Amino acid sequence: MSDMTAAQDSPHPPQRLGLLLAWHGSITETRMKKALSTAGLTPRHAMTLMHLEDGPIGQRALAERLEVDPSVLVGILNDLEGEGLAVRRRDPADRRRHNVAITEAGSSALAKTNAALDEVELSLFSAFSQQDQDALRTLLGRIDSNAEHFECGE
Amino acid sequence: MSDMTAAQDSPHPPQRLGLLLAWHGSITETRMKKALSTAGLTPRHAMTLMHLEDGPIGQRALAERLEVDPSVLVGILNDLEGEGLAVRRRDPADRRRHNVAITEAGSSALAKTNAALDEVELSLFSAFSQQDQDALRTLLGRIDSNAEHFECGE
DNA sequence: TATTGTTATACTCTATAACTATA
DNA sequence: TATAGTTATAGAGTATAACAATA
Repeated sequence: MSDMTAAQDSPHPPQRLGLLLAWHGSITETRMKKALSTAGLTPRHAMTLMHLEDGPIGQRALAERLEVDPSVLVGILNDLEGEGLAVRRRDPADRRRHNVAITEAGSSALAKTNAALDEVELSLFSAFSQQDQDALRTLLGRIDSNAEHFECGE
Repeated sequence: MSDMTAAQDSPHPPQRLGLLLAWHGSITETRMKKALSTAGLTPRHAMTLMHLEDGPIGQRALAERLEVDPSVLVGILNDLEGEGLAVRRRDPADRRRHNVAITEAGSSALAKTNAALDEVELSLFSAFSQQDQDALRTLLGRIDSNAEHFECGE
């Protein structure tokens, strides 16, 4: 179960606006994941490749951007490197550092996944006019501005 | 990492509308979870109590509503029963069945969690007028109607 | 034989800390 | 000593199947 947002296929969306948002977010995420796996990548691998598109980067910094532990990134990169989608190169300036770069094969794999994501979004928001999309984006953005209030917690 | 929606605290929301939706949904879910845990319950236990409010129910049916495996529900109910928030009673009509019911302590625990959820939603959507809330609800509902197209997948 | 609840097992994820090699 | 990357280990969560009691 996806915890608070269970029952994705059930016809019973939650009533609370917050849970409703989490629910639709979870459904969307699931759909996007499926699209990626169809394109041959896990979400993690895809997100990693996306970040690599900005240019070579050390594993530490990459792990921070992806919000994964460096030890987790090792496994992701092993996979990507094994499939020839990314490469690790020792940084001559600091031989401790591995600079990670996307390969041509990686770029073309990424292009495929982007196409798959486009398709999903097109379908998810097919009932949306451009105005609707903008409206949703704006509303979501207003939630975000509130996010700051909650850093502490437990 | 929450997979596709990593970096919740980072100031870098994704650009794609689909990923943006998943991202905000994930943030919201995280906040709601925190509120629940502050109220002393895990999301699972809280959701279970919420379903129990509709009246006693067999574990099979309850597991279906929660979209968890019956074997998982066993653990949840063991916890809830241990804390006196729910009880299992053999159904005299069919002695295989356990009818699960919420206790008074469970109801009051649930009331606390609902108050906590109210507070989070109030904060998350504090910049929202009633119209905005309705607009968001409507937009989200339009996504849902599209969901059917995607049952197959992989 | 089918069904309800339970237990057991294996598999994935995640979080933590120890380890190496460089600095 | 501190840092970059790696490895190892333990914990939570999930999925699956086997199981006992009852129908």
